[in-house]
Amino acid sequence: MTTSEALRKVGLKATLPRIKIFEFLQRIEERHLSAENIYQAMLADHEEVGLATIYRVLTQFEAAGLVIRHHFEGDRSLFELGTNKGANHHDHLVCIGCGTIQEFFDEVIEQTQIEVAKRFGYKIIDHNLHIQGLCGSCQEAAEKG
Amino acid sequence: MTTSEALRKVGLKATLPRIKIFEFLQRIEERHLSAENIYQAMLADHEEVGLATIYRVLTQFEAAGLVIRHHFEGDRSLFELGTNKGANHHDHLVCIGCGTIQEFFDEVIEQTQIEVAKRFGYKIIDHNLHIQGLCGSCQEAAEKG
DNA sequence: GTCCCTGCAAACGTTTTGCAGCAGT
DNA sequence: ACTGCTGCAAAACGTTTGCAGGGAC
Repeated sequence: MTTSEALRKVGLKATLPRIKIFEFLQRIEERHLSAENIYQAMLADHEEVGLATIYRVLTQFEAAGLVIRHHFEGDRSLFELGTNKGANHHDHLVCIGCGTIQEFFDEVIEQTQIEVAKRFGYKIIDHNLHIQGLCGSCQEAAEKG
Repeated sequence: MTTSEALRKVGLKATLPRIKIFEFLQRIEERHLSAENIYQAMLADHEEVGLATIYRVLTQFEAAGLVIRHHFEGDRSLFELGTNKGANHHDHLVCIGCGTIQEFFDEVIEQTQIEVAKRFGYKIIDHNLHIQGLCGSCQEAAEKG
């Protein structure tokens, strides 16, 4: 499936900026990026798209389920390419030392959340679990320093 | 323990604005408030404290473990009085219909998180789990409307 | 040709900061 | 008295929006 087809499939016109952004997100290694990160990285990659457009497009991608928006720190959003509509769901383990983000999935946690929501009469729609910790390297660094 | 003593105990000078804010947080019913909420509610309560001071004081309270900062929506922080240093920890179930926040605690989720962190070699420091859903009333409203 | 999209710059809401005066110890 | 705090107003930050021109269908 071409990028244009993928975009039309979710109801978005296949415009040049949208194609560029979508393909860019697929080829970069870092999976969790802010709008500004994307803007700068695309510039460096000789792909010029206005910052406002990046925000608009990411918001549309989010609504279409192509991308997930995270609020790990609260002062800015990070965007992650999400393989459409809740498939491949995972949670995040964030290192507060170096910022590394480890993705994980745990069936027990998933099931227990559903049960908790039921316990309070809520219909669960989504959830975010962010565990903050220190990764192996940062623990060593902390012990030395 | 007086408010002044409580503040000094965590290393903060017992100034009038800090005392007012701390006591205010203890007496209001709503436990999750933005800085602006607190500012407005205190004004209505004839307790005048500058908004900038509220931000500064809440940040200090957070560092001291008196308060927890949440990023439920990402566009502003909500603050909650937290009975010092992780005691009474709980997670949140947020209704995306009416904004109601239900607090909960689940031992299975807590333990499993610790295990997950260990699995990836992380030393867990904190975590936030936000489940978004529809509360009972909002489900009914959705069915009717 | 139509409508939706983009880029720019300006606006926005939240949060932070510089500074002069004031309060707690 | 000394230090650190407060209030104000202005700045900073990430993000959104109005508008005129341009591109997709």
